[in-house]
Amino acid sequence: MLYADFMSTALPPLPPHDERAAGPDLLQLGATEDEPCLRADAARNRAKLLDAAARLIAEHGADGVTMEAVAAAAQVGKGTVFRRFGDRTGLLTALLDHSERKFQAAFLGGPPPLGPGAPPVERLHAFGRALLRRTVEELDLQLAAEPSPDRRFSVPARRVLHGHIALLLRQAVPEADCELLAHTLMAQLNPALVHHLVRQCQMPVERLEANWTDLVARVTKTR
Amino acid sequence: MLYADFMSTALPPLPPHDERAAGPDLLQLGATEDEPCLRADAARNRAKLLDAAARLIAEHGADGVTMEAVAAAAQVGKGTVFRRFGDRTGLLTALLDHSERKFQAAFLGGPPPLGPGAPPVERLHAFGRALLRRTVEELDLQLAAEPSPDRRFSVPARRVLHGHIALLLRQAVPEADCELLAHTLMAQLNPALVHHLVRQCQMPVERLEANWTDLVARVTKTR
DNA sequence: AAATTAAACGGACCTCGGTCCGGATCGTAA
DNA sequence: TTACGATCCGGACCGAGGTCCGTTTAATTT
Repeated sequence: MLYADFMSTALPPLPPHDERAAGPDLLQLGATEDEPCLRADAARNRAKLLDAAARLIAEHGADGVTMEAVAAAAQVGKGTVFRRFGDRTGLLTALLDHSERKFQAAFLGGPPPLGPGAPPVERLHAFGRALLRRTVEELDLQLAAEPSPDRRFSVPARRVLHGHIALLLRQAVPEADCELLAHTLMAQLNPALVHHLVRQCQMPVERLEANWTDLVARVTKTR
Repeated sequence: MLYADFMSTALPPLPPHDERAAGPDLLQLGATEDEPCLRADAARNRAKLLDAAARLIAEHGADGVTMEAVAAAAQVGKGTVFRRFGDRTGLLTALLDHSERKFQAAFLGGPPPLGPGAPPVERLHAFGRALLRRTVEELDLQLAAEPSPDRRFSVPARRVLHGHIALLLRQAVPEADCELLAHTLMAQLNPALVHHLVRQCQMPVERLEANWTDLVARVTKTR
């Protein structure tokens, strides 16, 4: 089987924005960088907007990224921002897209132990370490880009990660409810939690990694 | 040890609103129903506001609970609402307070297996079932009351639940990182996740309960 | 009872996310 | 090259959360 069924669960269809549309719902890994078929001006503005947003975030942090400010910085109307990215979350998500794709490529086709080739439990360990590190790296953006509660688990990127974990779990502990166990593991990497533990509680990342390792071990232990 | 150290971890102090102030940070279980020392008019308005909010929520769902609407329905100025509850989340949280206290009382001092007297693992099982059921019951409100990412894990109610799980875990698996494991278990009961699984994926609650049971078993198994 | 003061009140005001629609622009077909 | 339709643009507009501050009112002191 391939990754075609990650998205198969029936869900209330989201309104078709330009971003996150995802077409026939395979991976979002098709085009490496360019979007489907944007009109020239649209594409130009999109680039300008992403650029402006990145600049703003670098200067004033994630909170400084006002939709109006982004529009102004990109010398573009406010409506254009929303037309292109749907909402604030969409814009911020788009900013994360690059690293997202890189990460997906790494665990889908990269070298072991993250990529295929290593035994599933090994891959799980590597996956947690890698994703945890990435989350910490771009924590502010991740926090700011958090979708509203009722979309949070339906976002394509999230489903891909979840699906991947579930797949590995199925190989390691077929008798378990891997679908749900995957959610359990994902929760460990939740940006809000990481923020709380690392920033607010000053917990070293190593402890989170250790806990991931331990949890994977406990969960994949067949009884 | 008692529950006095659940709140002991150093955290950036939240601005002192009337609600969630929590004073010297024991449990929020002190006064059963009345607030510290509100002026007569303030107390009256508080009651009117909560009443109005509950009415609005019953009529128009959680989305219909506009701060302005609540103020109007309570025949009170908008500023009063914010003075009393800090922000929207505060108001919604206050609405949940009653069942929260009931639940706390149940696992802190109620009959086993939820309350003290049963072996820790038993109590964990009961805890999950009970909290899961409560979450499903008031799901809409729970979703609407979700705090912003950087407060989510610092909210008193949440810390109490987390602390309780951690305590039980410490009794069952002293060698584990119970602090973090408690977060893992809590994640299972996250309203957003429950919403996703039960509402959007139509998953029966029994499956969530089964998964909780299974997870507790896996996690508390000493190696 | 009058004075005093800390607390509460209320609503004008601000910001920001999100919508809308008349007008400008791009790609295409003739 | 021109004409046409689909797409896009832009900024006025709206609603809701949150702030501010002059005014009112409840408790306390004299």
